[in-house]
Amino acid sequence: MPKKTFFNLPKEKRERITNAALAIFNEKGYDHTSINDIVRAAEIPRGSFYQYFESKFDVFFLLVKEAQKKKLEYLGPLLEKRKDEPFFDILMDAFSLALQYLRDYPEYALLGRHMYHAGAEEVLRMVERLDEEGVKNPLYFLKRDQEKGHIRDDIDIRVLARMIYALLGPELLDAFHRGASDEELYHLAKNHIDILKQGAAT
Amino acid sequence: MPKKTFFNLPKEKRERITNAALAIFNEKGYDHTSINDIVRAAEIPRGSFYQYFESKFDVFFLLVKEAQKKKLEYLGPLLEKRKDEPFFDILMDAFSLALQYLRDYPEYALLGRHMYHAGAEEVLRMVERLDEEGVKNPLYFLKRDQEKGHIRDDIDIRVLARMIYALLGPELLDAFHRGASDEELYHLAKNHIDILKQGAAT
Amino acid sequence: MPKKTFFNLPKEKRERITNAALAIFNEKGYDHTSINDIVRAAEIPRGSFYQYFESKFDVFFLLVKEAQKKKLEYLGPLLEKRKDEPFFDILMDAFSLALQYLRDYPEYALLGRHMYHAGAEEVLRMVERLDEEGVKNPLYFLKRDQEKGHIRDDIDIRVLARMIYALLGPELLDAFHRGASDEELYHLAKNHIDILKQGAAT
Amino acid sequence: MPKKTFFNLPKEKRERITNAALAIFNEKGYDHTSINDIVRAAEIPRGSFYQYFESKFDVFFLLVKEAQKKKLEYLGPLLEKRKDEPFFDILMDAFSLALQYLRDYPEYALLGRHMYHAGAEEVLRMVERLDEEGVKNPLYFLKRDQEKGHIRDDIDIRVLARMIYALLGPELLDAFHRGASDEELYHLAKNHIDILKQGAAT
DNA sequence: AATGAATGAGGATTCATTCAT
DNA sequence: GATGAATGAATCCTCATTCAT
Repeated sequence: MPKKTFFNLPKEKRERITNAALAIFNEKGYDHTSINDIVRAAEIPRGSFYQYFESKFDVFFLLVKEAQKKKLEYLGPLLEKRKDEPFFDILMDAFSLALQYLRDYPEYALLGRHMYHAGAEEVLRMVERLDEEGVKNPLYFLKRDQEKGHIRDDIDIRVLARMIYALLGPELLDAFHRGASDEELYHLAKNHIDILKQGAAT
Repeated sequence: MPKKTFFNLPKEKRERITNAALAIFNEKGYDHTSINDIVRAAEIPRGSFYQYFESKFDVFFLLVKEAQKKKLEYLGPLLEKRKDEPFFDILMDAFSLALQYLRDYPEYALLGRHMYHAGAEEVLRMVERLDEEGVKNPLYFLKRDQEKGHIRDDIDIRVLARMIYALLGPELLDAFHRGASDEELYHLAKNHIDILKQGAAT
Repeated sequence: MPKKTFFNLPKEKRERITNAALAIFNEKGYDHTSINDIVRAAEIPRGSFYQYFESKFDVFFLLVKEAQKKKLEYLGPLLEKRKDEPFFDILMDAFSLALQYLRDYPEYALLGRHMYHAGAEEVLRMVERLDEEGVKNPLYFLKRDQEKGHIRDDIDIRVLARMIYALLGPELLDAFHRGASDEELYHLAKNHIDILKQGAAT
Repeated sequence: MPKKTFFNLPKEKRERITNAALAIFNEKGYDHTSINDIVRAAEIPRGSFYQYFESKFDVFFLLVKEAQKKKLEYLGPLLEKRKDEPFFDILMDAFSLALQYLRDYPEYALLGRHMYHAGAEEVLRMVERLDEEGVKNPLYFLKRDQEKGHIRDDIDIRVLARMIYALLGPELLDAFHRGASDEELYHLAKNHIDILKQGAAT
């Protein structure tokens, strides 16, 4: 967690710093960004960094949290409004919103990718935790659907949840990063969901 | 590619070096392994490293190639022998062999994981290329199966191929690394394959 | 000397600060204690420190003075009451009281040790001055004793005074710090004094 | 211990480095000498330092060892030649030689003083060990003397040994450093020894 | 008087690579 | 081809002190 000092800063300066950090992380990736890089980009003195943050990870984590919060602003309302429908029925719209989020905040998309491709211990641990949490949501809906009989009884929904999470998370991020068009992305999603739902066999 | 001097080395020394490099990469991860670490572990003089290799990546790539070759020794015969059966029918056995490979060469399992979690540009590029190639094999079989009518016509088999690749590759690696038991891993595979084949919906 | 603002502080706060400083000096030693450490321990704002004190040494010196004053409360009365006896006759009791002082205020014992093992110029100078002063007291008594004929005429009492001071000061501190038992300490003192008085030769 | 690299250096360069380190330690004291100071004084690149030494202490220890060895060259022969005489009889000559050593190598005298006044943990531990060892020699002689009846039976010779060690070591160093003349130093020694032998009381 | 953010110099250490032997 | 010393830029982090509020 950033130190109190950081949150005491005027909002403007705080944003200048986070924006600079975001830019530099996206340019170099987590592992290859040095604190020096950050202070240079944010135009703050070296010493100030340590007055604001505990470590490089501290800043990174802050950014990831912000990205998450923003993503929830897109997906949250949908999940709330259509919480009673079978999960498969809202999946496509969820994907659509997730994509919209990435289009609106491409810098967070890049950050997410860097997060998934960082080598540092602390980031690996964070990702593990994030993934675990990220699976919970689909899992919640799937459990209900299985009880309602929409999902086969002999399926372990945890496995299914992971497959769905992969689509909405890393898979989408990767494809987005490869520069796929909306059309291609929707194609990917449609097929992915279709397979999960109906299976690929004839 | 390692330089010719490396391949001129007596096999014994060559292996001492690769084994040491493998050990140190697995201990520290790609990004946090320095050339210093490698020469120290391999007990070769500092200068020799540059006479054998172009860079750190050069060694890493060599190891990944060896891991790949070894993996093929497990999976190749199966794919050859049962090349005429529907792909879904041999998937479970393929998973089983992939798992056996990991159990026999856990150091390669770890290396694979480190490969997927490295931050360095050059490794990211390599992974991208490896993934692309890795998808080709299932794709080949799936294409044939689709033509034979075993796979729905309206499915984009490239999407399906990626989903299969994910199971046999990163997904398996992660679960293995989390310390999952054989039982758990088979459970994961069975469900994963079942969903891909029949779908999860009732 | 601490600034006047420090002495204007409510006694309670003043003590909170000195106690915190004492604790942190004892934990880290003079040289390795930073002003940062002190303000953190004392929970006072960074800027306040400079309103109270001139420097790190300023606080340290204050503590040493307090320790000295406290020590005098133990030894003073004895020296006063038995000021007419030969010094050798009260030495053992002086040692005993000095030891009692250390047992009662072990934090000052530790401080003393840190004082003797600091590398900073300013502390070295202080120690030199303190030692000089510390020798004066025994010297006063020894001079009188020599005049009275209790001490050999051909002895330079300044040398003897230093040897006595060493016992009651650094030597005691060191042994105390090594965790010597009362028994061991008394044994040390008895022998030390005996030698100074009668000599070790047969 | 310095690394092999250091001992592979041409003697000339090795000495340039140790001499520079000795000079800078003597100028600033152990605690306040930075590795930067050393490399600047020795005119070696920053990186080289770490190729030669493990740490600042590594260099310091090397110097202390050299000083010790040199001291032994002065005292060793005496202790050997007159090993059968009562220890008190050779003490004055030992002091004389120790003094000669300091006069010949004043830079080691200063180093010794800095050693006794360093605050760093690692130096404190070293000093403790050195003191312990340093007491062993007199102890050996005193034990023999006590058995022969030259020393009172009721004296703990360990205490006496420490008192003698103090004279030849820290006490001498301090007085030397205060700039005492030969005359004053001999006076100090004569009195010190006299007291230890015959006692100060009439 | 109280506060705590600002600052950049300076600390230790590691690094990849070159080069002379 | 083998060796390992040389190098200095770059890493992270702490520091004492000032100053505006």
